[in-house]
Amino acid sequence: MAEPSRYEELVRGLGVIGVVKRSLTRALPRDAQPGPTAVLALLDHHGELRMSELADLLGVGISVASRHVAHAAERGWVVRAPDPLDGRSQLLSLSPAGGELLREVSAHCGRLLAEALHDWPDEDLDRLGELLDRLRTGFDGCRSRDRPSPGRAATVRTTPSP
Amino acid sequence: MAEPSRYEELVRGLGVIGVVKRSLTRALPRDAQPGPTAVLALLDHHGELRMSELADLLGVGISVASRHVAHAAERGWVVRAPDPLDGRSQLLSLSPAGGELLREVSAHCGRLLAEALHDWPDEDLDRLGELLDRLRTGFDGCRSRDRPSPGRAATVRTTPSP
DNA sequence: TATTGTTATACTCTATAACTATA
DNA sequence: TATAGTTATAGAGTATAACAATA
Repeated sequence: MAEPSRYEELVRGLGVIGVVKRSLTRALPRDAQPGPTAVLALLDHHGELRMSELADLLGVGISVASRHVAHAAERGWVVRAPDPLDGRSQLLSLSPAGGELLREVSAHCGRLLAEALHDWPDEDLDRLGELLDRLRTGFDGCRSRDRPSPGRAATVRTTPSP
Repeated sequence: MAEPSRYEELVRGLGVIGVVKRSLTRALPRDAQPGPTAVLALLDHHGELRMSELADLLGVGISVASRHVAHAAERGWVVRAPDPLDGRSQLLSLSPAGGELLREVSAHCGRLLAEALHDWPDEDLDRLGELLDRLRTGFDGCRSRDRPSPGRAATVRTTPSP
């Protein structure tokens, strides 16, 4: 493992990502908010998902995921189907309209990124994408191992002292 | 320049960073909110700054920066000094208490990152940090070239028709 | 009784706009 | 008149907690 300062340097680098994220967010169409759009991207990438799976992938509580999905469903971007295996649950999937919107947004943000990074070699673009993916993967393991996802922590017993 | 799909792939990767950012944010001490903490990090890294410079580095409008600075100043983390060159402006700097808090937060987030990425080779950690820095730099140029920062667009005249 | 989702409430972040003080 | 910064207001994201329906 590397010395601590190396990770702290990386913390700074991640903070700096906020600037980029805000730029891309501001460029989103009026109705396509960041949260619901992230839902579309995940459904496109992973296919049919249950609400709890989606919340896990977003790294938020189910209540937050539920809000985003409701927003997307109201606009016809996401379809909710009953889960044949569990009556309490639903299977979420991307509608054609949702797929179309996602492609538009993705293309638009891609153009902004292309404009900002036009002088980057392909190799660096690929490498950054790959490292970001691995970063998320590393955090997934960490989270589910030690820390409960938010929004369900209330279920943890209060464990009154004996 | 690379083909569009390469950039769109990167857009997805950036979206995925949200998960990591939320994890780190949740780990922050109760009073150290993400916005004000980002202010501390920038003042530590760049030294004395004016409000407008800070807002630029954060990629937000001056009003937003002002709020974060007010929060930090109330708690004694940031010191405001009059700018000798311009009576309207102020010079912001990190107080000793602010520096201490920043080191704590940075160390804590660093540990979380170290835990999640303990199996990464040093080379990859360095490379990711470097690419993230370059990403921000690329976006800086783009923003100031084409798009005004938010919060000052209001100055644009309404241009009533003659 | 435990689990899946939904909804209500509260807090933070951000943008817009109106305002004050200085240049 | 233009610029630096503050503040009020509104909209979005997220967490907590209470709730409904199903297992």
